Amino acid sequence: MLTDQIAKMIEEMLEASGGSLELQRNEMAGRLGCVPSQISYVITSRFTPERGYIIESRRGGGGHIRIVRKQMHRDQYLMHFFAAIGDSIEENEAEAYLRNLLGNEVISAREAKIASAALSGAALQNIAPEGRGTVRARIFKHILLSLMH
Amino acid sequence: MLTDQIAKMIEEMLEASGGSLELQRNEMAGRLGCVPSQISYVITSRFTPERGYIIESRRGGGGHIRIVRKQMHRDQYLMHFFAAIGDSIEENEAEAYLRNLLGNEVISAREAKIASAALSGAALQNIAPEGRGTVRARIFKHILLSLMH
DNA sequence: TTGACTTTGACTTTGTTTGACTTTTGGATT
DNA sequence: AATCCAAAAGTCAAACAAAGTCAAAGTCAA
Repeated sequence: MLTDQIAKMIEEMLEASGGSLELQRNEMAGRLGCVPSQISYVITSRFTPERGYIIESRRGGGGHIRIVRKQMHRDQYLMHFFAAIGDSIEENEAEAYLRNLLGNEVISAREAKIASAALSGAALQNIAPEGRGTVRARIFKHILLSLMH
Repeated sequence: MLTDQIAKMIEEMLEASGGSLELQRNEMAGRLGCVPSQISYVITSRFTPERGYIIESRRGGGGHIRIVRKQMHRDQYLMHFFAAIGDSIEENEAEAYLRNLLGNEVISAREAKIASAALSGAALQNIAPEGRGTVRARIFKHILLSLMH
């Protein structure tokens, strides 16, 4: 399957480069003889934050897609929370997690404050209440990822 | 990419001169072998007020473009950005603000990463695109508030 | 045969490069 | 002093170069 080939190729490149790479979508699609959006598909379906990847990109001349693999093994503690969060989380739960992280000196007081501000009900006020927990969970997970080395 | 080269060159000059410089557009374009308006493009797209630069210029014989990196102090910055954010903000702009805050040591690299993660399009993916900017603005403002005093 | 996953391609959005044309300015020339 | 001129910088739109989006069509296993 095409998807697997592409995913494998990206894995190998990540391996060779120590966990972070930049690729050009059109160029790669050309090499593989597939349509460029196929590359996008593989990236969005396989290299997700849930699996520990962070994606950035730039369009236009000289554009690129950047893929970074976060090393989980070194961050067991954060991973634990990552798994615990699930698809949705309430504000007080999030606060509890943050206190825990702070208490164990995984994050600083200022960092906890920033995270807390971003996850607060006040900040998310104009999202429909049903959706808030889900958005909060995504934000929290991205924050945790950003803290993993 | 040409743009990056030029931007890098300007940054180095700023660094060397302690935050303020005057350049001549035609002369610089000549040295780089590009068209003069390319210099203008780089300046308007990269050295924006959001990123903490002030631009002045003079035309005519002996004209020049002057670029100054703004220096403010902690709470001024926070207030300034708070005001600048408005009701909605794009990811790009938010990144520019964060780089500015980081560059001026108002926040640490880790703090910037946390904020960036919380404000990223990826984190806010399951909010309808029209609403994202608004949510992002609210989150950003709450983060800034959490950093004040 | 349904439903999840894949493949494809048309269309959109973002970012860059170039060049033609305009405006401003200081200095020379009346 | 008024005018002209050349040397700047500014503006803008077209062409080009990416990546993103989305829906339709295909595939395959349960």
